[in-house]
Parts: sequence; structure tokens; C-alpha cells
Amino acid sequence: MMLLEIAVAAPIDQTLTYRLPVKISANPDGDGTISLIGRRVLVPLGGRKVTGYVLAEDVVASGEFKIRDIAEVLDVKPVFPCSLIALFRWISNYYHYPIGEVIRAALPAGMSPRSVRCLELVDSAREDERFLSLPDEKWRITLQEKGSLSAAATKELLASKVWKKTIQQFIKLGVLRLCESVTSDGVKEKMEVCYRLQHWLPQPSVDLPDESEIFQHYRRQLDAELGLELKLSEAKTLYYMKGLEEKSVDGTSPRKELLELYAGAAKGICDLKEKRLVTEQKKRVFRSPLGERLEFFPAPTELTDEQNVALAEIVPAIEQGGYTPFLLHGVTGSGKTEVYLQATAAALRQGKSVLVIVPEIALATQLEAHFVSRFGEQVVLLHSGLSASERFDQWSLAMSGEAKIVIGARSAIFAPLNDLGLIVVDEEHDAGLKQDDSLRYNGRDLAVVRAKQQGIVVLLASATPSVVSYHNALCGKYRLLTMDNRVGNRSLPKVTLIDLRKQQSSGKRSLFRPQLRKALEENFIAGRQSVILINRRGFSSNVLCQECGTPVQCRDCHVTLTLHRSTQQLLCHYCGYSVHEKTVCESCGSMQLVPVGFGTERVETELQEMLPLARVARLDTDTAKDRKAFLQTLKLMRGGEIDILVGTQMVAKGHHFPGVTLVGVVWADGGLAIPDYRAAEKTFQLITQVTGRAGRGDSPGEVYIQTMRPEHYAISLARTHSYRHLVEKELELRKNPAFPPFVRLVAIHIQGESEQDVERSASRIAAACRAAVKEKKSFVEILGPAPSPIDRVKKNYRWQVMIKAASIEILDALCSYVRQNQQELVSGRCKVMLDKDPENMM
DNA sequence: AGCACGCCGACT
DNA sequence: GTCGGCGTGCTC
Repeated sequence: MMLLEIAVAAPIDQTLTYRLPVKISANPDGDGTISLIGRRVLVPLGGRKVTGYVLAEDVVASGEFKIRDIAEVLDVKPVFPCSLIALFRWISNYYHYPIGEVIRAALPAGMSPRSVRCLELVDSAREDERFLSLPDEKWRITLQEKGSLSAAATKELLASKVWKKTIQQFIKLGVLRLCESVTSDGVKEKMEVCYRLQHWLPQPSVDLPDESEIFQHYRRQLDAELGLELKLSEAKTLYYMKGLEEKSVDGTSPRKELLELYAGAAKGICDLKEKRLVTEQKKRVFRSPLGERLEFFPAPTELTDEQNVALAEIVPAIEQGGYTPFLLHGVTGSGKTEVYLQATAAALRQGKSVLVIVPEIALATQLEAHFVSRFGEQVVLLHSGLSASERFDQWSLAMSGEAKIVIGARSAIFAPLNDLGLIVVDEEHDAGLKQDDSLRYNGRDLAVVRAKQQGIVVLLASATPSVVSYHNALCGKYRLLTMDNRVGNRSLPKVTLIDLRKQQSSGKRSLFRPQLRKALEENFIAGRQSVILINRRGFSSNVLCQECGTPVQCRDCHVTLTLHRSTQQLLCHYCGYSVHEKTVCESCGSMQLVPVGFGTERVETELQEMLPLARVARLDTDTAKDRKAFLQTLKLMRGGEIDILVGTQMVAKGHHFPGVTLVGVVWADGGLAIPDYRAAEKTFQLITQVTGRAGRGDSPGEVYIQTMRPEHYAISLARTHSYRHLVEKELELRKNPAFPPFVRLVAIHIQGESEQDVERSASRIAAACRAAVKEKKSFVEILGPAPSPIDRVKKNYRWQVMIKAASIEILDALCSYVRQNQQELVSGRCKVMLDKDPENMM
């Protein structure tokens, strides 16, 4: 009797114990030694069946509960390697999320079936008068016509007050019945019918000039050897099969291809099967996600000195094995990709596999081209943009070891690679690495945890590392690698600041000051490309001093206040501090405080008016919704078919646009006004990243930055590319009031349809936390409750409580406390979500 | 999450 | 006096 530790796909914190009954064989193929760990099972839970993930075998039951039998073993081999189990447990514990849900989120969608109930009309009761006399409701007609209802329809019906009772009566009468069935996965391995020749056909001894001679040869041969009389169609089929077999790896001919060559094969195959000359088998096929040919990138003939220095540290670490975290700070254009490629090659030489995490699909596609150019077929792409079946295929390739390199967005951190030797995280500072719904994990942090657990090298890289990561490097937690120079000794672009506060003298007010306008015109005439960045973050309602450009800040929190017109208040979304909207500027005393913000399209329109002949394209959240269109725009830009690309942060990310020589930023300080303690850090990163788009080709780049606050350190330091000064300044500022890396944060989000319930719940949670930490000696602070910066989403009101603590233990204790007492703390139907290390403060 | 068990209002 | 509402609490 074997007991198993199983994580069920339900919100239960603990793992459960189930028995593997003797009648269920774990290994239907007869091999009794293969473990169940990492495989999926179907288990009874309460009154239904759900997917369970086997985490351990031969466990000891505590005897506290009755142990039920597994209903079914769903896989013949593991779907995730056992090395990931420790990561799943860590995540469950760290992010306070049920372990089964963690695994469900980690696996490709559609791999966690559950049982559903369908209402059926009992056949013998088809003519039941009581049933037939029911009103002509849709469900009754469907039942009569099809005999059964879909799971969704059944659920809806049983939830309705009007019909529940009637249905139950008919079930009692034996007219209707509820049938339990397991939802089909949706994602299945795609199988293909293949044929295999059972009799070896010798090549014709002499070169036979035409096909009909070959057919005759086959017929004579088989007649002589086996006494079989072949029809012409059979001989022809054999001939084409032989051709296909020679091309295939495993000596089989796919039915589809065979029929394309020779339609008569449909009949021929049937006859050949009867004669036992051909057998049929089903084979896995893999659907290629590569829509089109990838660009080829040749390997460089030599590396830069800095690349060599970095690799001289990374490669030995990979060869020796053991947990070694690196932070690679390499300016834009310094050739970080080549470092990833060389490091990957080193890991592959050790027989290890490699995981590459990027913040965004578009970047994955770009990196993929580099990796495929160097390593060919061993590379797979794993990201949410793939269809469920494509994702499943890529997953299987990684699991089976056929793919050695996985490139993907944050969820690829769960890639089922065995023998991992290296994890690379590109653009490690990017907020896109943080998942901001349901399980709120940070892909970069998980990369470090996975590397630590598996004792391998992790390489975090960025032109603008996050302040927290850089601080870790300064403290010695990470090994710091620096690349300060661009490949080919190209200089970083010259950055010019344009002060927006200086009044425009003449005529119509434009979003572009003369200097930028002139540069754009000249660049267009010279046939070169430009990029214009609009900092979308500046579009929320902030109040800015017209005289000095300073936004109104919170007294305690070092974040910008948000304008609430309805209440005429300026409100802090961290702690709830508020002032009347008519206030004075703290830095200059001016009363000239005005709300800011302008429309995105206006930038595009104005550019088009300015340069009617220019091909202008826009890249923002609106236009990026369609992934294909988004990638198409990037491709057009890369191919030089767009003159000016306008966009939000998206245009700034590590895209390689070789023809861009001019970059303009419409309003650089817009992002400084967002209510986020990292506003300055993010603004600096954005400007630096977009600046890096200029002058990557042969011509040196120019950058024009329009700003209300040229003297603000985030902007002035970006002008001089002074990353290290920015870090120093930020670290100084974050000591008081304390923010990461000096404290840890958790945001507790409360949302629900009733504003009152949400507010009351938030207050109770905050009060309970305050009471719980009264005695604590080490630093802990509870901020709020306060409405979330975006305080109403889809009919839901949102509030938040923020907890700052010096020790992670206190933070975790509070999280557990809130979760355990949720029932008492939360009123009505409010949802509570814990966000550890929050990235997006909105 | 589902689903069962369990305690208070509108009906026969 | 019953039926049935949906509030708490468990699921190996």
C-alpha cells in the first residue's frame, strides 16, 4: 500500500495524503520501477475530483484523517522534474499561496483537469409527461434534443433559484440524472498516423529509368519472395512510402504526406495492411511556433575586453558548478547578448541546459534569433503568447531533454529542464518580470531561488539594474560585473536637455520645442529613423507646480499625491494622508498648482502634421494588444520602413533598431509624478534605456529630452549616463523614510463591490496588524488603509494596506496572521490579496 | 474553489 | 410545523 503526498489544484495550503490502490497501475507498460513523482493524478476531494500533483512517495500518514484512493494516474511520465518541487514549496511559503495553485500556475494552461457535472435525461424517461409539460425553457429543449446539458449549463441551472428545486425533484423521480465526468484537457499531444513498412524492399538492382518499371519490379519481387500478388496501387504506395521513409528520421511515413504524393495510397494502404506488409502507428507531432524564418546573426570574430573579463568570471563558475549569482551591469550596446551566448555555450559543454528569462515576448523573439543562430534546434520559446497546444509542445520538448535552451517570459522560470546549468535574466530591472495577478511572483527573484536550490549560476543583467539588485551586488550578495563601453568603441549618444518651463515665444503651442522639432526634420530629411518616447506614466491626475515643476508630495511617504476631483483632495495612496487641492508648492511657495496630462494620439497627430511625408507608427498598450501587429511594427521599424516610431515605455526596452539616430522624449519628468517610491529610479531607467536606442548603427546618436525638471537628479544623471550616482542618491534617500532595499514591503489589496465593506475590511486589517506588531522591537510600520491609486476597477472598489518591515519574518508572520483571520477581518464578499515585494503600486 | 452541514424567515 | 435561504468550514 503506497501513500503519496499530493498537492491538489484547490486553494488548500497543505499537501494531502492519498493511497495508490493496487488496482491502479502506476506504470501500465509493465515497468514497476518508475516513480510517480512529478506526475499528475486525479483525486477525490470532497464531492468532486480534481487534479493532484505527486510530490512524494511512500510518505507516512499521521492518522488524523481518513485516506482516500487516487482515482486515476493521468501521466505515464512526469510533467515536471522533481528538482522543481522545492521551488514550488518555496513559492507557496514565500508568496503565501496554496501549493497546488502554485503548481497549476506553473504548468501550461489546460493541464489541470477537474470533474464537472452534467445533467442528463434518462433514456427510458424520454416520454415522461411531467417533464414534457415543463415550460419551453432552453435547457429543457436542449435536454430533449441532445439528451444532456453542458457542464456550464448544468452549473448555471443548479445555481438558479427558480429551477434548482424542480431539477432535484426530477432527479428523485429518475427522469434526470447528474453525471460526473472529467473535463477534457483541451490540450492533448497531437498525434499523427504513420505507416511503417514491415517487409524490407531491396533497391532495384539496375537503375530503372521510369516509375512503372519500379512498380513492376516490386510486384515481381514480392511475388517471388512471399507469394503475394500486388495490385498496381499497392506497388505504387510502397514506392512512395519508401521515398518518405528515406527522408524521415524514424523510418515511418506520415499518412498526410503520403496521400499528398499519391491519392491512391488511401486504398493501397488498406490492402497492404491486410497483407501485413505495412503497420500503422500513432506518433507525436510537434507544432512549430516559428511563424517565419528567423534572422541569422553570425558570431563575432572577437570579443571586447570587457566581455572577456566578464566571461573569465562566469565560465569557470559554470564549469565548477555551485550557486553563483552575478549581476552584469552593461551599458546599452555593450554586448550583453554575446555574454549570454558564450555563457550558454559553456553550460552546454558541461552537458547542462540553460534558461533565459526576459520581461517581454518581443524581446524573447529577438533573443531567440541570436540563440537559434548559435545553437540551432536546441532552442525553444516558452511564453504566454503561444497557444495552449504550442506551449504544451514546447514544455514537452524541455521536459524530455530534446531542448537544451529555453527562452521565455517570467513564467518560463518553471521550465521543466533537467540538469540546469545556468539561468540568465535579461533586463533584470524590468517590472514586466513581476506577475501582477493571482500568484504575484517576480521572475527574477525566482531565478535566484531556483539557482540557489539547484546549485548553479544565475546571471542577472541590465543596462540599468534595479537599485535593490545593485545594492545586493555592493553588499556582496551578487558578484558584480561591469561593461562600461559599447562594442566597437562607439560612444554613448550625446544627450541634450530642453527646459519646458521656458515659455514658448511664438504662435501655436507645440508638444515639440524648436530644438527637437528641427532635429526631427533634419533626421527625416537625411533618411534616418527617429524614436519618440511618451512617458505614459505621467497621464494620471497629478498636480504640478507651474513655476518650478515640482509635484505635490506626501508629507511622510516620498511619493506624489493623486488628485481626487470629487472630494477636492490630494491623496496619498500609500498612507492615506490628504490635503485640500488648493495648496501651495512646498518647494517654492507658489499657488500655481495645475493638473497635468495630455493625450497620446496628439503626439502622433502632431508629428504627422509636422512631417506629412514621414511614415509614423505608434507603439503603445492600445496598439500592442494584437501581438502580431505589435511584432509587425517592430519588424517594420527594424527594416527601416518606418521613419518615426512613437511609443510608451515599450519603445525603450532592449529592442535593436539599427537605423535609429535620433531619440526624443516628450516629457521626461512625467514619470516622476507617479505614486511610487521608485519613481525616480524608473524614470532614470526609462530615459537611459530609450537613450540606448540611438546610435547603435554606424552614425552616432543624438538624444533630446524635454523636461520641466532638468535639475532633478533622475534626469540630470540620465543625461550624463551616471548610473552609479543614481544608485548612491537613491540609496541615500531610501534610508529615511525607509524603503527597499532597507526594508521589505508587502501590499495587502482588498477589493469588492461594496465600497463600505472594502473600506471596513481594509481598516480592520490595518488595525489588526498594528495591534499585532505593538510589541515588536525591530522596525515595522503599517501604512494605510488607503484607496489604491486606481481605486475602482470593473465595479470593484480597491483599497490597500502597506506593511514595511526590517525583517522578513515579521512580514511573513503578519501575512499568515491576516490569512488565518481573514474570516473575522473581512466583511461581505471582499477579496484579499497579498502582494509580496510589490512592483506595481497602482 | 466547491460542496456540505447548519441555523433563522415565509409558506402549508 | 416544514422548506429552503445562504453563512461557516472542511477537503487526505
